[in-house]
Amino acid sequence: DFASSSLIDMYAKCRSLKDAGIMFERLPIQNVISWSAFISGSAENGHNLQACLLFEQMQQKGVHPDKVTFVCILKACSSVSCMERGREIHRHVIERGLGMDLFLGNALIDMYVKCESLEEACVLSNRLPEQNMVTWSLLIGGHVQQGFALEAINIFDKMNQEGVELDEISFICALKACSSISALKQGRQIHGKVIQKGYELDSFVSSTLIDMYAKCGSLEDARRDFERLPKQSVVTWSALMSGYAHDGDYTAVAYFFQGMRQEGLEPDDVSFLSLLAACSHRGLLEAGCAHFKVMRDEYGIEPTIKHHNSMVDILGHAGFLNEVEDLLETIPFERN
RNA sequence: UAGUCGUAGGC
Repeated sequence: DFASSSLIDMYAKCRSLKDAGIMFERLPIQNVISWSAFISGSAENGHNLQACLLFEQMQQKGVHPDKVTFVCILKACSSVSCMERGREIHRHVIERGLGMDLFLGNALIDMYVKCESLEEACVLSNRLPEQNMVTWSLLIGGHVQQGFALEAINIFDKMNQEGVELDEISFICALKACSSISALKQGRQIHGKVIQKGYELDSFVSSTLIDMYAKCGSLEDARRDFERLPKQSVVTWSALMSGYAHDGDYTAVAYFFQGMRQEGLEPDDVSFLSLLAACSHRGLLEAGCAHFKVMRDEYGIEPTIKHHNSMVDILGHAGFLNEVEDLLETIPFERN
C-alpha cells in the first residue's frame, strides 16, 4: 500500500524508528518497498545492526530484495566498514542476477572505498557499463583517503577532460585532495573552476575552500574568502581558527572565537579544540584550563577524548603531572 | 502517487 510505505519512510527519516517499527508491524502486507524503507531509515540513523537484521528477516519471510534494497543495505555496511558483509552482499547481488545500475554500482564502490579496499573499488568502477560524477567523486575520495592525493587530482583533471558534469561534491572531493598534500597551486586552479560554476557560496563548498587554504598554509587566502562570505557559520569559523591554531597563533584564535560569539554563533566542541590546540602549542596553562572549564560549565559541552588529550598536553608540559593524573581519573572510558 | 548512491571544520 503506497500510503503506508510513505509513512514508514517518513517515520524512519524523522528519527522515530520506534514509530516506524510499530507502523511496519501493523502493515497488512509488507512488500519490498516497505522493507526497504525501513532498512534505509535504520541505516540512515546509524542503526546498522538493525538494518542487517531486517535484511535477513525480510528474506526469511520470502520477500526478495531488489536493487534498491541492496543499495539500502550497502549503506549500513559502508558506514561500519563491514567488508565481510559487504562482499557477501556483492555476491548476493550477482547471484540474484538483477543487473547493475549506477546507484547499485556506486553503492558497491562506496562500500569498498569505506572498507579501504581502493583496489576493488577501482576494478569495479572499470567494469561498470557507465560512470557518472558520483562514481568519479568516490574514486577521488578513495584515493585521498588512501594517501594518493596526486592521483586523486589526476582523476579530477581526467574528469574535466572527459567532460563529466561536476557538481558541488565533486569539487569538495578535489579540494580535499589538495588540502591533504598542501597543493596550493592546484587548489587555486580548482577554486577558479568553482567560481566559474558559481558554487563558491554553497555552504559546504565555501567551508571546504577556507579549510583548503588554511591547510595549505595560506591564511591570507583563507581569511579573505572567509570575509567575503555573506554569512559565516560555526564550521567556517572553525576552519579558519584551526589554521591559526596550527600556527600557534593563540591571539588570533582567541580573537576569532570572540568574533564568532559576537556574531551570535554558538561554539561547539570543535571550536574549543582549536582554542585548546593553540594553548597547547604556546604552553598557555591558565588560558587552556579556563577554556576547558568554560566549555563544560558555560556551554555544557562534554569534553571528548581529543579535548582531554589537549589538556594532558597542556598540563604535562607545564609540569603538572599530578593534575594530569587527576584529569585522567575523571575521564570516562571511551571506545577507540 | 511509495523505498535507493558520493560531500564541509578536530588529528
